[in-house]
Amino acid sequence: MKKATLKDVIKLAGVSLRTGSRVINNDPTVRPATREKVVDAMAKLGYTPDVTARTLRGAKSFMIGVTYDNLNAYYIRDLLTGVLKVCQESGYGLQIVPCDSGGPDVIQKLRQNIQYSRLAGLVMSPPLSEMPEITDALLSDGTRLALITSGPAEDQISSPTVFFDDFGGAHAITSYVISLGHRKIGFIWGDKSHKTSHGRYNGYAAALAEHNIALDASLILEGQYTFECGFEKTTRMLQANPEVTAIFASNDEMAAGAIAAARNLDLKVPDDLSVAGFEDSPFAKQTWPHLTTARLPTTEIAEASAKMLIQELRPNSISQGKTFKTKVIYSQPIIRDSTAKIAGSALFNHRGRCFPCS
Amino acid sequence: MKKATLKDVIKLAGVSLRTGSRVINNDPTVRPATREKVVDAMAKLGYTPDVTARTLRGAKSFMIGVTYDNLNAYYIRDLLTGVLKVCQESGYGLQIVPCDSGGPDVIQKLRQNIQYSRLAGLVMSPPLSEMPEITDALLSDGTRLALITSGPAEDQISSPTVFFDDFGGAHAITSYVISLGHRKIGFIWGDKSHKTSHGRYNGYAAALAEHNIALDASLILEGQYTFECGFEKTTRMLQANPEVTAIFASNDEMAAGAIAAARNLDLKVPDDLSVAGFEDSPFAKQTWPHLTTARLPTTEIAEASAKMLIQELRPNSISQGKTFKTKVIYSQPIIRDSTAKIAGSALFNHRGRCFPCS
DNA sequence: TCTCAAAAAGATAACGTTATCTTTTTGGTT
DNA sequence: AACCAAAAAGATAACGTTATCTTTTTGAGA
Repeated sequence: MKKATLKDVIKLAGVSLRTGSRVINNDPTVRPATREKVVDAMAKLGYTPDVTARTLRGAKSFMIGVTYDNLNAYYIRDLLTGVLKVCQESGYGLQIVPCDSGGPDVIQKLRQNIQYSRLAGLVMSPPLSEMPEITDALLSDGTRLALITSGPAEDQISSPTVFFDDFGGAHAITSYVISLGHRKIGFIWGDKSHKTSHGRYNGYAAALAEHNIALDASLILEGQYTFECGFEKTTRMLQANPEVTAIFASNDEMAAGAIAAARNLDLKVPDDLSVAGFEDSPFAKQTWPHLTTARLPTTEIAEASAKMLIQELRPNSISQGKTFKTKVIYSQPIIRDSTAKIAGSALFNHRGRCFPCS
Repeated sequence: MKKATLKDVIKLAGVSLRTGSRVINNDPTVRPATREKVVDAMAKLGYTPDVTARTLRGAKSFMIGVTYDNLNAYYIRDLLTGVLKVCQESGYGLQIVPCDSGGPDVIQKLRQNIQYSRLAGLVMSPPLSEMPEITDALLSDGTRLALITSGPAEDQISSPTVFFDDFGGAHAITSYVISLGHRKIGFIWGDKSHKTSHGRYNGYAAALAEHNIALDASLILEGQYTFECGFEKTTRMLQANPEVTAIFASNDEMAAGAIAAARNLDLKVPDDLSVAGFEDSPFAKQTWPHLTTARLPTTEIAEASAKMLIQELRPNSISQGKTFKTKVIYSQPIIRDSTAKIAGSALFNHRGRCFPCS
């Protein structure tokens, strides 16, 4: 059986094509009695409007895209989950727009993909959302964006934006670690080209400053957001600075690497070394002990962002001018077992401790 | 500046609309000289055909979908990476089709999403690809599918299919563990409702049988493909059966949980307990020691599957009848450090060993 | 040179909606 | 009852392609 079209519906309802269209689009100028006739006919025929035709003729489109250029599998999964949920609720399709932020012609390729599929808008996450040359180019094409980016919230924004609070989370975690008595607290940077990383570092530095603990360059190592990096940098730091009693890694994956490194050096976490991460990704519960971390609710962030985008796409919001919605998602510290009060024995060089037999 | 349409192109090239369309579609009946005129005009105007219009009028569509109902973040990431790569190469858009295989009206919702977006086809992965009631329903609507599923390869297939070799991988891993001298080898099932899980179990059982090792029901526990489950089941098994010297978990995430459980019980891996996983996901290198596992190249599988789907969509392949492409992806064992030769001491009850001081 | 089938190209309608413009209906006022 | 502005509904073209059908061109053979 062929799919019912609007023509079939209006024939059954006894109205004009235009009125049928009005009903689909919830036009308030349709009288309730008329609307009911049409709605009944639609139900009877199992009619669903054809998005392709609506997109071709109309000014609107019913598909948004999501880009990511991020290898963190948990992040991708949660991002998609959040955006997808909103899409389902609001009848939009979701297309994945591939993007390699470092590759050649990023902008050109993005543009092409957007135009090609007539995407109504795009949810962009870091690092893409933090590259003005890219966002500005897309905006100047008339593409609506919703950005997910590291805070603090700014006034001058070009699109609806969800800010997440790296600074606050890192500050809270670092303060907590200090409160446990730690003073020699190592920090491992995430990718320095991500704004996110700077927020986390600044939170760490600010907490130390508030407690009059001087920054020690030898306790601060640059890195990437990977397990391997967390492992390597932690190993290097512990070997170079046996007096370190705690490490704050810029995400959970790195923190998991840090725990593995500690174990590899026969240090017990948290007895000999406290470790904290950031994100509260599943990694946090897959280490042993479980990670103390700062929660970054990716799915929630993605949902908020997609909602803003779709709201922005509603025709009435076009005329609102240059004011965009903003939302700040705060980062909550989650205390688990990878951090502990500094032990007296830990004040001594680790090398001097009692090792397991064999 | 407005986007160039085919009308602009043909005006510049001095040909008819139909001929312009023929050039877009690589119709061989266009003379080279004519084609060149059109191609030049397209280049000059920066013309790209409008997918929406092509989809509305034509019988084809230029978008495929991918469904998953699987919480394994690495799997999702790699699946999308593979499918996306093929889509880019062949000019298809990729849409995510949400699906909750256990929810109500799965079929109806899938159908609606597919029809709604006029998807040309769908890449389906387990467990959806293994539910005939779903695949048959979609096929009867005329939707083309490419299935990813657990082998062995079957003759009676309804769609192009990529089979991955759970049995072979599990057999190889188990055989390897046996070759290290282990005889009491525990097995932790993945989700029993996935075909995948049965292939892995059967590989385990077959390898034991070949070495005349009787199946011991107390060494075989049911589970789910999660870290937490790997942790719990391993804990339970080691407590109930101290004589276990090796555990084969149905995926890497569970194996990571198994390693954590062993450590929690103060058992050393691989000295006191060998652990093997399945998948060679990043988990395998994020445990300490790294996991011995069987490699399942998800990205490659996804690519193969998407290629088959898109090939199937070519008009000439419509008439080929009921023969579909098939591909088997074998699973290679990867030997790392979580497995070792059985130690003499391990023949004794773990409880009797020398524990770390403190 | 002529014929004619095959090859190449063109004319026009159609896909399923929405935009624009026009006509009809409604109901409050005089 | 007549009037009229506002509300409701209709007629028709258009979005940018491809499908169908028709016409023109080509070139091999008689």
